[in-house]
Amino acid sequence: MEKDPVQAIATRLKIEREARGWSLAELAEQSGVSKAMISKIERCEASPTATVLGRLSGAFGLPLSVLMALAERAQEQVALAAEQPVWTDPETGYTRRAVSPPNSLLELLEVSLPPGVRVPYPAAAFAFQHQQIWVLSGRLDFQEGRTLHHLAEGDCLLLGPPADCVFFNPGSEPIRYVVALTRR
Amino acid sequence: MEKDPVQAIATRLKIEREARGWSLAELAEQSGVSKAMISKIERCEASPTATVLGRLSGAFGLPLSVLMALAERAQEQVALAAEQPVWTDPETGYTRRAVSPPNSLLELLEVSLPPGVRVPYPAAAFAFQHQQIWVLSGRLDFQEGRTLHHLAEGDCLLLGPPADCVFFNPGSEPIRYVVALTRR
DNA sequence: TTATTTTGTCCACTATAGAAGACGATTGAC
DNA sequence: GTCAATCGTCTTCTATAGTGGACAAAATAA
Repeated sequence: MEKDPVQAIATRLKIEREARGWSLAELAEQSGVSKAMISKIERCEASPTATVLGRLSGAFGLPLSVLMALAERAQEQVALAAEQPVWTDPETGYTRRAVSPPNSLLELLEVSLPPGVRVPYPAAAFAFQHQQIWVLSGRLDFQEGRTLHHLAEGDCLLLGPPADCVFFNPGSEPIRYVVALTRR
Repeated sequence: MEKDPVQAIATRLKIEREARGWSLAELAEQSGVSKAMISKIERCEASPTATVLGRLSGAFGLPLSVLMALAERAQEQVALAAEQPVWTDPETGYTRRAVSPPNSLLELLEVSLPPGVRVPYPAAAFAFQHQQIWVLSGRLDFQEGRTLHHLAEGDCLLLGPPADCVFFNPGSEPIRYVVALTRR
């Protein structure tokens, strides 16, 4: 709250720019701010004035207050367990919890899979750089393409190239496992 | 959205400071920003950097994004009827609606006064530069110090120096009138 | 390969943000 | 009335925000 917001603005600025696939030159043209200055801001070598912040947020089509709010969120270091978004499939009881703070480079998902439940994932859903599966408790049958992996408690699997996958809990108790991934 | 936020920030900054009863020197001490610079920012003669915005919002105990959001609100030109804050006295049924957009220099209040109701105002409540009362419908008896004004529909009264005042509706129907004022 | 475009950073320069203190105006105490 | 404290603005000076252009590295094209 009383910390210098330069760092948070820097990372947020870069995220917004790259999310749009813009180069420094493109954002410079859109915003009217020189690309040298944008480069400095993104590297925390300059503290932008309200005027340039207004121009940059305008180029993104965001109100300045929203851009600042996003910057503040990105700064959060701790994702409290109580605040982590949880999704539950009402049919199967499958639940997935997003553990990592928002906008992290590395994402951790904690999954609970009820007994007997079978969750298929098409190959198209895996647009990640890297992905691993680590079993916390119980036994997990994981089918990756044509290969079937039997994973026991503590086992960790590194996924290969994109393939149709299926998660299955063959036991009689819910199992818990972690999915760790880095996005493209 | 793509406008320079300097003006909006300036007025918001002054509002926050004066709401806390702080002088420039006090805010300077709280925030670590020189009072000369705060003065410039409030008069739109400088565009504050992210660093000083962070310090100032910190002094107010506000996240930067909230300060920006408040600044943007102050910039709104239209106060929609549905969004205007209305206050009703549960005892008498007296209602007062703040018509003007927030933080305007000139404020308009629309008042509805039920029949027979008498609303006194002590002289101390009038810390305004100028104030006028304009009757929209009905008849209003308005006592200003020792003078009693009988105001009919369409009449408009310019108030003199601060004095104890009383609003009274002598009729059998609710009356509506407008209070227009400029704050000190 | 070599040439060309595009990337982000660095350099030199100008504009201005920001600090510290002086100043006149106002207020209140006596 | 005088004096002192406090207000916001103005002045001077330094630090740095901001620009335009040069630059090397990487990607793309031929």
